Amino acid sequence: MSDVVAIEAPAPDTAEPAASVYELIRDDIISGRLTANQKLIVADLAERFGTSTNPVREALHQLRGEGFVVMTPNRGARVRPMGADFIRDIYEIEVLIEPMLTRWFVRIATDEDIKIVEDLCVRMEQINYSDPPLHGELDTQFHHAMYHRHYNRHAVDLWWKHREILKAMSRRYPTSMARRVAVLKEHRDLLEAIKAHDEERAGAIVALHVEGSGKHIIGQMTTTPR
Amino acid sequence: MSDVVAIEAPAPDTAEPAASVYELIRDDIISGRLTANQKLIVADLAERFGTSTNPVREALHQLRGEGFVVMTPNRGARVRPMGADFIRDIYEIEVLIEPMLTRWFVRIATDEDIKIVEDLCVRMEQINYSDPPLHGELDTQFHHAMYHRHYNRHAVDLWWKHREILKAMSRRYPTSMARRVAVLKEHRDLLEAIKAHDEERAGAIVALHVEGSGKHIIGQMTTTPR
DNA sequence: ATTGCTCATTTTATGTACAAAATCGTCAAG
DNA sequence: CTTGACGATTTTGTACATAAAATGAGCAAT
Repeated sequence: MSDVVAIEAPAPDTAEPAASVYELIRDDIISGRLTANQKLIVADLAERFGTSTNPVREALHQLRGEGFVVMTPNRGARVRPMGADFIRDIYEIEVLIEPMLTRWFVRIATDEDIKIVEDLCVRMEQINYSDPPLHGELDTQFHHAMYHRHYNRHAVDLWWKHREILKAMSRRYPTSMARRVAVLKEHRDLLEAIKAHDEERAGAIVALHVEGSGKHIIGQMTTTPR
Repeated sequence: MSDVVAIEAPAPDTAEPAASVYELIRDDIISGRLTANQKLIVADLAERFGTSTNPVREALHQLRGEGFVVMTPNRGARVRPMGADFIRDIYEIEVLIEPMLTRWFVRIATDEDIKIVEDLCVRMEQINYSDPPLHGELDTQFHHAMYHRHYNRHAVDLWWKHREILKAMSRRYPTSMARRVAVLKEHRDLLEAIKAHDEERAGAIVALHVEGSGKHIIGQMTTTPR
C-alpha cells in the first residue's frame, strides 16, 4: 500500500513545471529561434507542441497583446521583427525608467540591501567576463536586487519585460572589450554612489549605463551582418 | 503595438467597422461598465455578444497580454482593478515619457505644426470647460498632435495606451475649478515654450502638467466615495 | 521567353459544438 | 464551527465546419 504513493514531485523544484505553449512560443521568439516576420501557423505549432489548436491560438493572442506578435485579420500571426530601431526604442525608455527605480532604491536601501548588490558586483568583477552567460545572469540579478521591491509595479513589470528582450538580444552579439571594462566600471561607480546615498549621482550613472549598453548593442546589430 | 491604428482623429466616422469582441470588452473595462475584479465568464460574454466562446477566449487573452485582465489557471479571468495606486504608477511613467516626446516635438516642429497645437489650445480656452467631454477630446488631440509622429513607436504606443486609461478615469471624476485654470495655464505656457523653441522649458512644463493631472485625479479618487 | 491574368485547388484562419477536468457552492454529518 | 461529499458551474482542451486567402497551373498578350 504505502509503496504506491507520492508519484508527484520527485524532487523539490528541479523538474520544470511543464512550460506552457505560451512560454514556449515566447522563448522561441525572444531567443531568435523564430526569425523576424516569420509566419506563425496555428496548425503547425499545435502539432509541434502536441496539443490542439486552441491553446496555441490563445497563446498567440496573449503574445499579440504583449507586442511580440503582429496579427492581421484573416492572415494570421507573424513574429514581431525586433530590429535595431525597436531595440533603440526600448533603451530610450529604459534610460528614463531605470534611473527612477534606482533613485528610489538609494533612498530606501538598508545596509543589508547594499551588501547584496555589492556581492553581485564583486562576483562580476571576479569572473571578469570569462563566462558571458553567467555575467549576464549576475547583471540581471544586480539590477533586479535594486528594483524588484519598488512600489511602482507597472514600472517594474515594464523594466522586466524590456530586460528579457535586451538580455536575449545581447546574447546574440558579442560584447567588445571596451564595453566590458566600461560596464564593470559603471557598476562599481554606481555601487559607490549607492553607498554614499547619493541619489542624484546614482540616477545619473544608471542613465549613462543604460545608454551605453544601448549604443553598444545597436552598434553591434548594425555592423554585424547576422 | 504599432498596429494600434488611428481610432481617434477627426475622421469620417460614419459607418462603424462592427466592433470586435476584443474592443467591446476593452471598452467595457476602460469605461468602468465592468467593475474592478469582476469575473469575466466566457460563456456569459459569448452569449452577450452573440458569438461562440472562442472569440471571447482569444479577446480575453489579448487583454491579458495588454494588462487589462488578470487570469489565474483554472479559475478564469477578472477585470484588472485600476485603483489609485495603479493610476499613480501610470502617471509616474508618463512624467518621464511625455517630456521626452515633447522635447522632440519642439526640436522638429515647423510653423504649421505649431499652428495646429495653437488652434487646439485656443479652442480649449474658448470653451473653457463648458463641455468637459469636448475639452477632454481636445486635450487628447493637443498632445496627440505633438507626439504622434515621434520615431519611438514603442513610447508613443505606451503613451496612447496610458492616455486611454487616464482619459476614461478622469471622465469618472469631476475636475476642480482650481485644476481647470491650472490646466489652461499650463497649456498656454507650454505653447509659449514651443514657440520659443525652448526644448528644456517645454519638457519641464509637461512634466509638471502631467504630475499635476496625476495628483489631481488621485486626489479625487481617494476622496470621492464612488 | 516573359509578363500578367483567370480560376481551380490547397492551405490557413476563424467560428461552432462538444467533452474532460477543475473549481465553487451548498448542505448534511461530525 | 469545521469537514467532506456531491452537483452545478466554469475553465480548458479536442474535433470539426466554414470562409478567406495563398498558391500555382494554364493561357493570352506583349
